[in-house]
Amino acid sequence: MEYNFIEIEKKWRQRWVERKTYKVTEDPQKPKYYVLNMFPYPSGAGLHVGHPLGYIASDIYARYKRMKGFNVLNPMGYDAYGLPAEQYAIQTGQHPAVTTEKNIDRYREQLDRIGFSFDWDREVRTCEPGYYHWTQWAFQRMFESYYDLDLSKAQPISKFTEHLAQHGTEGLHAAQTEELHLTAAEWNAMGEARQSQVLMNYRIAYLGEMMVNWCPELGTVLANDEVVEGVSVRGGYPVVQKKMKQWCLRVSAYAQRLLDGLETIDWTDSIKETQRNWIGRSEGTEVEFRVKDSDKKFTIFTTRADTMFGVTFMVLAPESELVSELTTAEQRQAVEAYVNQTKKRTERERQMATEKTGVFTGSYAINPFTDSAVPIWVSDYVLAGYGTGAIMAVPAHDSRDYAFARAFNLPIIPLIEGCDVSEQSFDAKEGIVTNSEGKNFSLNGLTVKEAIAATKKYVTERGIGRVKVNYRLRDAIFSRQRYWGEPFPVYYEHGIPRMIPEECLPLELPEVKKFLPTETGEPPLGNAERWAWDTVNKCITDNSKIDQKTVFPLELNTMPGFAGSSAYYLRYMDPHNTEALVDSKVDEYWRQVDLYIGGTEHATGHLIYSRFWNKFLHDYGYSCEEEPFKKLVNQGMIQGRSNFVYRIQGTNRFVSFGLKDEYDVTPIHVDVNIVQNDVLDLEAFKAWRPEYHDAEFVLENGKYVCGWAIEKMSKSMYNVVNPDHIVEKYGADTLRLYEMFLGPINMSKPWDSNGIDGCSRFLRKVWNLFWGRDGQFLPQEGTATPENLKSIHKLIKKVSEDMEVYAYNTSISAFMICVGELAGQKCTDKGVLETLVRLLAPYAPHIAEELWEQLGHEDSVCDASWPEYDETYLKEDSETISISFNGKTRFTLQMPTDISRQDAEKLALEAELTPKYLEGKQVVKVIVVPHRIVNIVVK
RNA sequence: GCUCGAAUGGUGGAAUCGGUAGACACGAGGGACUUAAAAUCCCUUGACCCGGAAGGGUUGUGCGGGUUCAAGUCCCGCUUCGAGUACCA
Repeated sequence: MEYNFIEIEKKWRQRWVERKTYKVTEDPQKPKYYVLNMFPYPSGAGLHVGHPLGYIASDIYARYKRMKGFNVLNPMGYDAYGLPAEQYAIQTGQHPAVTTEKNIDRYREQLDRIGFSFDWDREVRTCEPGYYHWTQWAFQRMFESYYDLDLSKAQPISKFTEHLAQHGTEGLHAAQTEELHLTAAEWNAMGEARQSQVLMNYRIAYLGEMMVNWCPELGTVLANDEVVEGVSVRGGYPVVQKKMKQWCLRVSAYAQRLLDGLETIDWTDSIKETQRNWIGRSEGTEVEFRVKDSDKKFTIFTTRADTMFGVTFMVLAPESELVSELTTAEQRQAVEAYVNQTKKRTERERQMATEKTGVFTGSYAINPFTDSAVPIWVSDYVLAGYGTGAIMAVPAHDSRDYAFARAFNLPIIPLIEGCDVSEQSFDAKEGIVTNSEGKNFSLNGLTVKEAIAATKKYVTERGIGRVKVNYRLRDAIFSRQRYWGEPFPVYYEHGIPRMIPEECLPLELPEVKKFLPTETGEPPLGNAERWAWDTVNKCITDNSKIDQKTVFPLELNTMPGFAGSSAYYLRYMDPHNTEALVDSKVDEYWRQVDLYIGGTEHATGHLIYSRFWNKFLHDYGYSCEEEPFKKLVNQGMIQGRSNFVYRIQGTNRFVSFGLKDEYDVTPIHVDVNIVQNDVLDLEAFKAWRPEYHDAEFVLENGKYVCGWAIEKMSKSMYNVVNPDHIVEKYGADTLRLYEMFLGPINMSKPWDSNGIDGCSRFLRKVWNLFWGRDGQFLPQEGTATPENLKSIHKLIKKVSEDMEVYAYNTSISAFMICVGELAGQKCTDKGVLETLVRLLAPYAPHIAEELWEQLGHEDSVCDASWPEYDETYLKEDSETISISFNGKTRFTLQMPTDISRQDAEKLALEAELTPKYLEGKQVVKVIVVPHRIVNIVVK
């Protein structure tokens, strides 16, 4: 009987569906295990061979855990909302709902062919009302909350307003956008609109006017993690800073908890480090400076409090509100010109600029340590969003200040003994402080560290400053001027935002004809007036406060992509619940994700947001765990191997790789599917595209050889390998094995189909252990030899150990060795072969199920138990130990295997060593190691 | 610039605690079976050297030092590549 993978895989795909093999329910009798993959957004390109890498790895682990007796949750779904899905729809001129649906179907079809153990009854799609109901619900909870700094957790905003009404801001410790001081009387005297504005300063989901990353091409604002090097991650379009009113999430309130939580979770050091850098905790000092000839004051933040005596000027960020306040009449024109010019520059231009620019405000600040006046400048090298948007400049010890001082010829005062600042600043936080003596305060002779501490103490005591911890982590901008996202469950009463009543959730996304974004930032939902009014009339009983004429009554923006992906792991636990995001009993059973697999690209996006989101839900007890993902494994990227042809400029002639230097050529990507071992299929190339129909070729050795490069796997590079083709040609089990065999799961590697034959051969060899050449079924009871048992127990040991560290590649090697040994031994023992099938089941489930059935089992191999190994089969009575001396001579010695190292050394010492090797020297030490080497130390 | 990671045959990669470097697979070469091809099976395969052969020797894990009886692995100093981040005061 031949190994017919097509029939076998088809049969088991059907059986699994019929038998609901992968359905999972809460079972208090069994320990739980939650395995999760980062869910995909269904792009139009379909799956390529890189996508299933993580799914296969987690599927193997999930199947293994199930065989170990765990109740395993292994769900899958789609991250269907957001920019990528919408961009694809726009490019293909279709409605995003249509393309998304189509793409999901395609993904599902492809996934089904690979044999995953997903429980599809738990599928979620972020764009379905039943799902985004709970995204909207969580947003509303955040709106109704503030972050209490005394309790270090979110609290209902009602508690906050009560306090305000009785005591004002006195004694309130809450995370806030800016510091406010109000008495109870002031608060109570405020109108509703003003009160609403004040509360925005504290709400966890709040409406704030701030500088945002505006991307005109995409027609939307973007969060910080969606912008890299001044351009959008998606599409690479320029991004400019613009002041806009946006919904934001007060992620910054959770900065310290996000940092502390990293200590409690099992993630790789590199991704934890990335998050630490992104959160960017920085301990420093805030110091207040007076403005000369004025009663104005402003505060700066510094980590180098020791350099107070080296301040020679101050700098304000152009966007800072202090700029207009501090600019003198004479300088106003110049400053305004500079500020306007800055506004026009893109973020990228600002970063690329090598020369420092700036302008003097005309005002001076008084250094509280020296009482001397220093000029206040404006420059775009100071960021408005960090610290206070103003700095004290110490050119001697900060390279940026140094460059600025040099550009504008400002003084430089060195403060560290022996440092040379004639060419560049001395930035290192080391050395002995000098030149730092004021009226009754001196830092001279102290180390930098001591000087910082002394200055902190001094400014605190004098009331001119305080110790301050700053975080780089900003609040997340939560509005997008886009169509394809969750609508905000918000309406407006005379400009005051109100939450749509909970019983009206979900607020469904309307169908609109014009869903394209606009460059001016007018949200597409503005076209859905009917929807807006219908919603208001249906849900708001008292709509008298809503302006019927001029104001659009609903929030027009939609939520960003990360909204839907922030709590999906909770929804998988209880996906059909209409009463709650997740039932608390169910949540307490599954608790958190035990093993999360996904790429590193989400380190500063999704993996921060969902930790934040979960912590918020945890504060109210909606999620029982503080951290959502206990262990995180990052799968590496599978890169593509692109091929090139070389067209001679201005012709339709193509020259082979080895001869291309003799011509003036342009390299052109060519579809890797019409290239074999870098040799181009000429006819297929001519048929590939009409413009190549009449192509001519300059060949070498009768062949056209293509060039190649390792690049990202993408449609535009024509290097995409579709898993469907691999499955058709070799079967899903071979694909699964080969993807794992390629290398360690966490490493990036190029896809190379060449090695796949090895895995395919291996499965055939497994099959041949069961079926002889003449069609005979070989397994029989009780024919195990000691060699058989040794081979199989060695395998159990290796595969079990590898499983816990996800070293699937070496396990597959071990399988190959074992199967080779069993074939050589002509093993027919049913028990041994059955064990082999059980071990293979997580890796190659289809063939394992088939063989399991043929061995006479009626249940699924998924429910078989994981085999345990027995040391006694692995032991040998004695082994030959070779002894070398002076690195040359050797002789051997028999030694028991279970002997201790010390005894082995003693035995070796006592052994009669042939004197001629020793040349009269005395043996002082013999070193024995497990691998049978003994070294002899002589005197 | 800063942070983290990596470097082993023609290729992907093994080597657990410092203990026979190159497992396993691909590719390549040779052979068997076959009219032939495919498929399958067997042998060789880091480099260099000695030998007719069996066999033996030297060298070898990016570079330079060090620790150790013993280093791919540990320590110090570099080089190159990759990833993240970047005017964060």
